[in-house]
Amino acid sequence: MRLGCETVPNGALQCSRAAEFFTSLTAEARSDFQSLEIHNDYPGSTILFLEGETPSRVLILREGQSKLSINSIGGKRLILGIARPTEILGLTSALSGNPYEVTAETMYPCNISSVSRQDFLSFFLRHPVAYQSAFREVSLDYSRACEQLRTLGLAITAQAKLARLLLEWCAGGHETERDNRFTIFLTHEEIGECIGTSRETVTRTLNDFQHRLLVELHGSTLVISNRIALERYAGINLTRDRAS
Amino acid sequence: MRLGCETVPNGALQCSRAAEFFTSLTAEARSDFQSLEIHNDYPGSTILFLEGETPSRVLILREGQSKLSINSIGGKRLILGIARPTEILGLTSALSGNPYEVTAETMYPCNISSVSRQDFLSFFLRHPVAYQSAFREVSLDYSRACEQLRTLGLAITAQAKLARLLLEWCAGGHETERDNRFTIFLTHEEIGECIGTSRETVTRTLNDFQHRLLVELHGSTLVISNRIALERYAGINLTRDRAS
DNA sequence: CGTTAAGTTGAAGTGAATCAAGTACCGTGG
DNA sequence: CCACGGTACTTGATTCACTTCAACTTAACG
Repeated sequence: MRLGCETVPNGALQCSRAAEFFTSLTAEARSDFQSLEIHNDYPGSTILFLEGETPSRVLILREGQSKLSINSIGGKRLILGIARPTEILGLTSALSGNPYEVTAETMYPCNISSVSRQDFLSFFLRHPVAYQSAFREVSLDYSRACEQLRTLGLAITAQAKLARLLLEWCAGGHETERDNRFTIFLTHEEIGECIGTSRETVTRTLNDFQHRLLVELHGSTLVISNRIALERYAGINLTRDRAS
Repeated sequence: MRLGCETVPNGALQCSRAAEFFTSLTAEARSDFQSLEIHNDYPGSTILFLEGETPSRVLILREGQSKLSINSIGGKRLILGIARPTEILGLTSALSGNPYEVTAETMYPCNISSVSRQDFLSFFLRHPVAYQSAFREVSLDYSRACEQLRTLGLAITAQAKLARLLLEWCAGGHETERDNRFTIFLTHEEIGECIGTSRETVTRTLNDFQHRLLVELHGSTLVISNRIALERYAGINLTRDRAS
């Protein structure tokens, strides 16, 4: 189900960001920023930075994808999202100077440009308007975090959590076609790490959904065949109206 | 354990915010802002706004406390935090125009000033520097959300979750004294809603901690008597080194 | 002093983690 | 082309922590 490590899937992608940092900057500010960037290629599965580290630079994902996660010492991991090209990694921390909240790791070979925190801060001094863009970025991160808190905190059953994730993923790829289909490019293990369940439970719940004719799986393409019912499962209507 | 509904506890408070929106504004901007405010008194247990609503104004908590939560249709609730005086409620939503992420409800009689979204936006046009403050506010919210995601997503057992919460609360009140004691002013039910467990489990786990001599409870004052051990429980070192 | 909300405690039920064993898939090299 | 090794996925059995339910005690407050 995972695609080859060398290819970057081009189907529906998990985390489309409505607003992007750079689009709202003036052309002048943008070229100013570009002069600060240093480009680099990273192989897959490279740790870009670890949660808790003091930020020394900010990264801009140019090509590839990066897994953003929170980790425990025991090896448990919670995936917050998958960063896509044009996304800025570590923006909040770089600006505030506080330790990184999350860990970033490349999933495929990535092209990434970096700007030292020093340069980044002085850029903001030259272009204070950029704070508006930064604000918008963090707002988005915050929204996503709240959404995930809903999944982890309110959706008690694994079914509800997975249903929510699938619907969220499906909604994410609506740019190309607002269809009920999208490509899963995470392993069951990683899916489990998104919603805080075990690998096996993901398998079982996904099968369960198929048997109930809520979804169909063709290779790594998932089709939501009964969105209403799936939403009923996802629906934060947990208490006791369990769909039979 | 809950204090009287008319009195606002003055002990260690849960959610101290390092930075505040207004302190970083110029005196001129601040008085400009004040001219936009409309003050109001609200009784306890008043819904200030609901998650999903379209923001029409921004609120500044002047006196009292407000519970910030995420709710499900089924009545399940996840408490994100308790807002204290000087905190701005709904800032992100008011600026972006997106629906409120959370629900805000007064816990005690509150004095709250409000600024219409219209006025708020024009204030930002007049004082674009305020975006820097807004950025800092959202960053803090984001950090808190990540912290809670750690608790909900990585700390599997109820013990770990509660231990984390207690340590967090204890750390919050370090301004007055960095002591190992603080006042609990939430009910067991509300504590459960902070960490996603049931009321009964909070009781049991708290008793368990006392029997293990990790904490002591005197009225509504909690003393952490064995911080190391408590941190071991909290410690995101879950896998299998369960402290015996 | 009586009413209501909060806390306590036990017993039963359950969803999901864990453990274990096996299968499918895929790229590699013989 | 097939054997090989590694990874991902599947499936069943067992276990356990927590929820739920229920009955009860305690505390708070007019």
